[in-house]
Amino acid sequence: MDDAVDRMMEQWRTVRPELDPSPMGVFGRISRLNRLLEKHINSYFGLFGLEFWEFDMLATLRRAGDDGELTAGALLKASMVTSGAITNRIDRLERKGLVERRQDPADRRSVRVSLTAEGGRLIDEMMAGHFANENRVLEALEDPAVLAGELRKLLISLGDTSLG
Amino acid sequence: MDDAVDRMMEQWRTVRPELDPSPMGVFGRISRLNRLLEKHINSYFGLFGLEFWEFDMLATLRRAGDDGELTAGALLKASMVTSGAITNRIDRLERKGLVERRQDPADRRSVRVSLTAEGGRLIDEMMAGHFANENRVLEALEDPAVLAGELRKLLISLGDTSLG
DNA sequence: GTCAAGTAGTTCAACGTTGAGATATTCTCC
DNA sequence: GGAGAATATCTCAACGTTGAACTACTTGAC
Repeated sequence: MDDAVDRMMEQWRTVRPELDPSPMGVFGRISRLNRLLEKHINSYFGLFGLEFWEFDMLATLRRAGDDGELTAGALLKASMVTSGAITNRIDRLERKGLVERRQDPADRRSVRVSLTAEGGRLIDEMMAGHFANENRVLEALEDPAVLAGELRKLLISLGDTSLG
Repeated sequence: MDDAVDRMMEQWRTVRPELDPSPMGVFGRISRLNRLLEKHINSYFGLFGLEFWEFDMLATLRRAGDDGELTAGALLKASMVTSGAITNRIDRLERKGLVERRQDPADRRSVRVSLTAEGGRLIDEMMAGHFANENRVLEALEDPAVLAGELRKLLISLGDTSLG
């Protein structure tokens, strides 16, 4: 069976037969999957009144361990958005009562962001369902580890080896 | 060797050992790859003075075949953005002289968008280099068709089987 | 033929991000 | 210990997207 990307590749073969469009088989699919999955997963977050990025920030804080606290800069690096956006996002989560800011006593330039009790409760409540939701999509694969392994090779070759 | 997603999964295993974070092995990686690849590929488009979305629209018109002409609505469906954004994007490509609008004689609600001579020349000039660029990233894999095949399974299970 | 419903595209206010500049603090080196 | 570079965060104007309302045209039912 063909998917939308197969059709695009076929179009290229027709109009530019001398080109080999096979890289689209990987990159076109990653792009489409990313958008479709984001939409799919979003509907789960909606049940808890959260946007994707809100879930992502709470989860980043939660898994950061210990006290579930990170600097604004660490959240910035983890998020792949720009500094202005992070300030804005922390603002909004703070207004919602899910995180709180406090000054780092050791470095007063730094702002430490942590989950509130409510924020911690919310993300803990969501995680199991979130992974279950993702696992349902993976049922289409015989062995998800094959896919995960190939994706890891690409990430490593692109240098994505650290969280910082 | 570990990548950034391995580290995130390890964090989860530490703070919530009862959860199985393995779905991140696929979904976390797709998300990160998507952003990294977009950045990587963008630097090639920059050489031609184009943004990613501009390349994407020109390529969509080019591979649409025949006369390289599509309605605004077809571009809309192909692009995964909203209607206001498409109007805006066609406007800007038109101002750059890369595409042109004309009214569909058969249905006067419809706008047909086509590549100008310059737009066609530009996209034809870019495609070979673009695929070569992507192929360089794929050198990290022994057989890209394995990855492409797994990704196709996911897309099909999510119903992404048509261009419309 | 006419009217209601449907479809194609545009407009525009609200909203979020970008990214450069501003502010405050810390580090480095003499 | 003081000057300048570096770092952490915030501010804000410019810009692009969203999505609902709008205009224009077409289709279908009677």
